[in-house]
Amino acid sequence: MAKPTIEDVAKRANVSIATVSRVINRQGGVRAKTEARILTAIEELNYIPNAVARSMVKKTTKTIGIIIPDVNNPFFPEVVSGIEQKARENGYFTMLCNTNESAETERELLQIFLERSIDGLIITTADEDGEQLQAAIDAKIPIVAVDRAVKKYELDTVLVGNIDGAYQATRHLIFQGHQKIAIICGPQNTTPGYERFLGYKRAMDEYGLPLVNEYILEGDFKEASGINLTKKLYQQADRPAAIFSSNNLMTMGCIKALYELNWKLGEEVAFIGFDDVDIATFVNPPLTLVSRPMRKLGEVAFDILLERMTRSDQGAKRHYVLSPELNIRQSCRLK
Amino acid sequence: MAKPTIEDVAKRANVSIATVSRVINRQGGVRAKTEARILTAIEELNYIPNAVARSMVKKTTKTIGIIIPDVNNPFFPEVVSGIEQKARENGYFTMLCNTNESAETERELLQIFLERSIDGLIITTADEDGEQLQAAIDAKIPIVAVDRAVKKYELDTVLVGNIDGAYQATRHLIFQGHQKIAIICGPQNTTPGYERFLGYKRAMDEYGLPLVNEYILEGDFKEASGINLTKKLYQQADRPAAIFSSNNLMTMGCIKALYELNWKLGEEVAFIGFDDVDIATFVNPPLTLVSRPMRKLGEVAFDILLERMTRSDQGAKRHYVLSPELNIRQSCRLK
DNA sequence: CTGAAAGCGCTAACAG
DNA sequence: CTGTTAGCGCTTTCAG
Repeated sequence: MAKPTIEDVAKRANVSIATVSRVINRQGGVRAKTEARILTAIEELNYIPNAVARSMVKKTTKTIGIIIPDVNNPFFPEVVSGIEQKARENGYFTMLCNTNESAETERELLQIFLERSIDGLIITTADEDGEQLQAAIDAKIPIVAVDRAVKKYELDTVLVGNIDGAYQATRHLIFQGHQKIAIICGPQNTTPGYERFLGYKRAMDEYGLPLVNEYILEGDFKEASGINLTKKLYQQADRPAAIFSSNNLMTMGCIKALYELNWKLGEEVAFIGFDDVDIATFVNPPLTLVSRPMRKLGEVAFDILLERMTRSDQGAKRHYVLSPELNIRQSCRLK
Repeated sequence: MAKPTIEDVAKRANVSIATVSRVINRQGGVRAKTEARILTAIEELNYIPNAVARSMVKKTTKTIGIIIPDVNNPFFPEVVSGIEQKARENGYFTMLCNTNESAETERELLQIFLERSIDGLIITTADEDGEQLQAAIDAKIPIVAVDRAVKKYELDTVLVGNIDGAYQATRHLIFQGHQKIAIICGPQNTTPGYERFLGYKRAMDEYGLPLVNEYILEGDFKEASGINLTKKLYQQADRPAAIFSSNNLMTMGCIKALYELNWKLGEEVAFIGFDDVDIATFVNPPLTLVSRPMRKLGEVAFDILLERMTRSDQGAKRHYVLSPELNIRQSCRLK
């Protein structure tokens, strides 16, 4: 038999579809006996309410879209876990999509989300200019930006203290006695990339250390650039004594390069990285890292989104900044 | 203004909604001039077709559900990438959900998927008995099982050669001269867990090596059990000379334990693991591993699903088995 | 080539 | 407490 509908149930239970609807939605006001009959019919028919039809009339899908720029970066799945848990708890379903850092893909995905009438969106955009968000803005759906801000539109935003984290990291290196500190930056047109550089700069300035051009390299937050830039650092006549890597993937690349170059970590060069990596405690010496509250980031993002979706007061957009934490191990002190 | 509908477009372009529908769906048979007028109206109104309404009448959502048991296991995101790419290419959208190895969560997720009328399902079930799949089976939606088979129902299935892979791994250890080979098994009530043990057993049998109870430990495919069981192995009076770990996460745990115990990898104990891990080339010596074609797994799964969704011939269910590959590095030969 | 109209399955008044 | 009915926005005959 074809998929049973609310009408099939109604017929079988000898009631109207309105009554069936009432029990499905637990609205009460149905005689116990009638309800029992309906429940039985539902059971027997294997009836499953059709959410598509429901959305059609309720104009809400209880679905939120999540857009991240890189699934292969373990940072994001962790953030997503935070979002998902909160969402599930609140009766929302999530649709997760990956743009691979392409603003164009982002635009397409947004289109699909909009067609499917998501109730809200949590996004780490591939392009902070925000041009590609146009359609979503026009559609007036609630949006929360996570980890990266958006310039063109005023959005609710939840970030981590990039400047602060990078500042602490750099200062830690300085406290260990290093002066020739190199930084492998992220893209300077992204908030995390730029702010982490700013934190580095602030610490260097504060302790009267010069900013050396050769020690300031810009990568793209991917593993390959970590490898390449580390090699570049190694080739310099006057090698840095310490390296600060701006994110997890570049840290991976950096460490791989160190191995390959036989540039001895903890002996010839000190290291500190932004973001946790799996290998932190495997390499020798273990890596000192700036770690971010990833799940928390997702949870906060959903909370804000939920408020926007349910409350209509629509006050001013909010900007949250969570604090990172310095996780000290042994890679910063040279023996 | 509220979200514009097809009717708004029709009015603005001075045509009927039927005609608008025709151009939205590129069905042709519309005068060029009329079409142009409609396109303009769509543009001006920022009209986005409502997929919910469409699904309502077409009875298809162009959405497939994906259920995996553990997002934190890098194996699955990789498989999912394979699925997603193929899906997107074919105009399908994917909804990804994680059960955390809970059959109960799986049942709930299935219910949600069914309510939302997914067109098909790709699943790595949390419980191979398959009881919890009932509703999906009843709903008669196409299902493809990946990585784990389902006992209760006859399903299209795509697996990797677990037995073969484990056999090769164990044999490799034997070829390196090891005899006291321990195995950290996965749950024996799962296909991958059981079959990998079978491969181990086959190799041991074939080369006349005894199966020692103390060397055969059962874990749960998670990191913690890798740690615990490795410690258990270490505590034995007669320690094994080599360890075969049945999956990536347990490999991580195993290596961590080795470090902690100061049980020297590559000197006092050899190691081989099933599945790739990030740290493979970071530890010293680098790890020899059995690696699986993860993306391919996802691609094949989608191909099969697509056929089931589009063709109605519905022949017998198919079982695919992809081949794993032995990735030899240096962790199996003791110095 | 274009329009009118009948639903798709469900919710939400409104009546009884 | 329960039933009737009017849509939700769109696709799809069927007529013109």
